[in-house]
Amino acid sequence: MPDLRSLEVFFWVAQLRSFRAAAERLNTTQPAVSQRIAALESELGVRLLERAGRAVAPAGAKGVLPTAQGRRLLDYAERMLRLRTEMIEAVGGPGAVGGVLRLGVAETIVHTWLARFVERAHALYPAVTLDIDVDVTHALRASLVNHSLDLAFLMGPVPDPDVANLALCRYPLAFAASPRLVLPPEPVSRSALLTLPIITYPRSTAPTIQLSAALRTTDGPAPRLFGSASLATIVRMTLDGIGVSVIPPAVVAREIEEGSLRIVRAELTPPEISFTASWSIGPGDALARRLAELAVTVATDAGHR
Amino acid sequence: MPDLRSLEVFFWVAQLRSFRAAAERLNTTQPAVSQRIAALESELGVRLLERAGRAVAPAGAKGVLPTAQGRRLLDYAERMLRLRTEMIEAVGGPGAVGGVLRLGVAETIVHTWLARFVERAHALYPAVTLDIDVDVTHALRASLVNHSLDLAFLMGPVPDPDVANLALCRYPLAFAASPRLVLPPEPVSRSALLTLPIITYPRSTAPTIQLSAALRTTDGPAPRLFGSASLATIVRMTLDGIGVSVIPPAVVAREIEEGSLRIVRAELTPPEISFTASWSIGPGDALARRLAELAVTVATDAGHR
DNA sequence: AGAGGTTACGGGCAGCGTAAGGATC
DNA sequence: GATCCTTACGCTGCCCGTAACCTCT
Repeated sequence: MPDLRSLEVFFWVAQLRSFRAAAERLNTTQPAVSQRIAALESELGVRLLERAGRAVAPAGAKGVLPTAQGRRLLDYAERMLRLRTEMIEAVGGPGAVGGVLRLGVAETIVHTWLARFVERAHALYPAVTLDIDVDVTHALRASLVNHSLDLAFLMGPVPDPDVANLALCRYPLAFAASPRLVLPPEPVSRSALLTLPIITYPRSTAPTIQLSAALRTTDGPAPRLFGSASLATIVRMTLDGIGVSVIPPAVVAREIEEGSLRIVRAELTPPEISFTASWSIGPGDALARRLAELAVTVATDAGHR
Repeated sequence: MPDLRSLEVFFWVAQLRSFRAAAERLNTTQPAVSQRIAALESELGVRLLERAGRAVAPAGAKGVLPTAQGRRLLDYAERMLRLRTEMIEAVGGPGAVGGVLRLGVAETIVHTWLARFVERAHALYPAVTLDIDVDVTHALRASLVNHSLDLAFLMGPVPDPDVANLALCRYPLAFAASPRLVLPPEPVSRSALLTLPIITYPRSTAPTIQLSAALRTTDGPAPRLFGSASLATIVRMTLDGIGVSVIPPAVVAREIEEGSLRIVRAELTPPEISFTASWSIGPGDALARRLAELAVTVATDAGHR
């Protein structure tokens, strides 16, 4: 009789179209996956996966593909796995929910309310282990779509059809500088801004692209943008008086309080950035959805709506 | 993570309200059941079954009873088990359906079309083992309601709310006798019948009760009924000329063909008996239902509608 | 005292990981 | 030859069965 573990293995092989990838996803070895699939096929007396290259599959298809029977099984497997997670929470309560949830977080969130989120998540789901990866949004997005993350707090919705998004929080950006930095009179004009080094997110990211477009003129000089993937580094450079930074004030609330940074008023209003909690839809997504909802609460409580 | 085996064990404990009975039902030992339930309760961090006597339960309640959480789990368990059996047949086809089905059969059926049924069932579900018990209807009914049979071919529908019934076949009863037996002129009158030993089903069964009522008069003698739980014995006694039997002619088709028995016309028409395929409703009932349907087909093909 | 559930302990086997073997590009 | 799945094999750990124990009526 097929058990849930076999169905879970089968599900991930079909989902990821690879035995190896499924093995990694499930923290096991590739032969173990092979064996389970073989056992399933033998128990059901049916071939479930068409292996490898173009032996049978049409040219475009990469990796293993489910057969017609495999697709049927996939549907059942998904339903049963979903039912199991639903059951565990319905009967045992949040405390019974276990396992590892891989969470990707954009650095901006780390500097605002991530700690509070982790704390509340642990209080609610004490048996869940959070594996946290901090990275830039585009890397998080890539990890999300290839299922190496279960949930991510990143910039903007992820358009992928099997990724769900929940609006999390929006941060106005503002110009910030060290009080030691000599600046033109405020509000700083656009042309004056063009003379200053502007320290902000990396060039290829959405807010920087918008900022650059707003600053750039046909005739004047190009803005001097210093991009950094590390928000901490941006803050460090700003504290050191290297230039004016464009960041969410919320990230440097403490520095402003201390007086080591100050908000610089300017003619130009920098763009806003908005974050979502995003997870890939699937039978195991119940926990991710719950934590996404929790994140919305935490972000709201923190005042970053 | 709870697996399907644990849910199956839990289901049967809850259903049968006993660890021991569940152990028997699942062909395992009682400690194994204890352990699985304990593991389940520990995994979910919740008490699922209220053990034993009147410690907590009100006086009337016998055996173990599910707690509120247990009832919730029971619902999920039922859905998941049902989904599994549905999945196995949908993906693997009938050949993938395995296990043991305990079938109870009334003797009348044995003497007509049981062999054909077994043959066709085996052809359709080669991996299924049929455990067949032949017994009288009322014993079969009792076994059915306490779940020691999965399916039974017996007389009349079983009124229990969680037993499903499918009409199988109806047999007219007739008077049969050895040609050597000296009989009154035909059609035999009711009063003449009262003088003869009538060999038939046991006293407490439906057809005999009806027959007895039809024969009995307020003033005349009581009918001389020879009841036997064994149909083969009834036939044997009839062949030996002990009396007239009331049985379905279909059962003695061969003897009539050979001339060792003959149908006796009488003033009185004996009752009809009707059979149903009956099974207890539950998550594992898919196979029973299929076999019940097959039995209807076989009975119809055999001409006993 | 007997029925029924729990605890304790030993053994068998499923399933995992390591390592070597094939197939396909 | 590189990549990916399969086969072979030894081992661990889970789960089952036996048996002794406990607790209620």
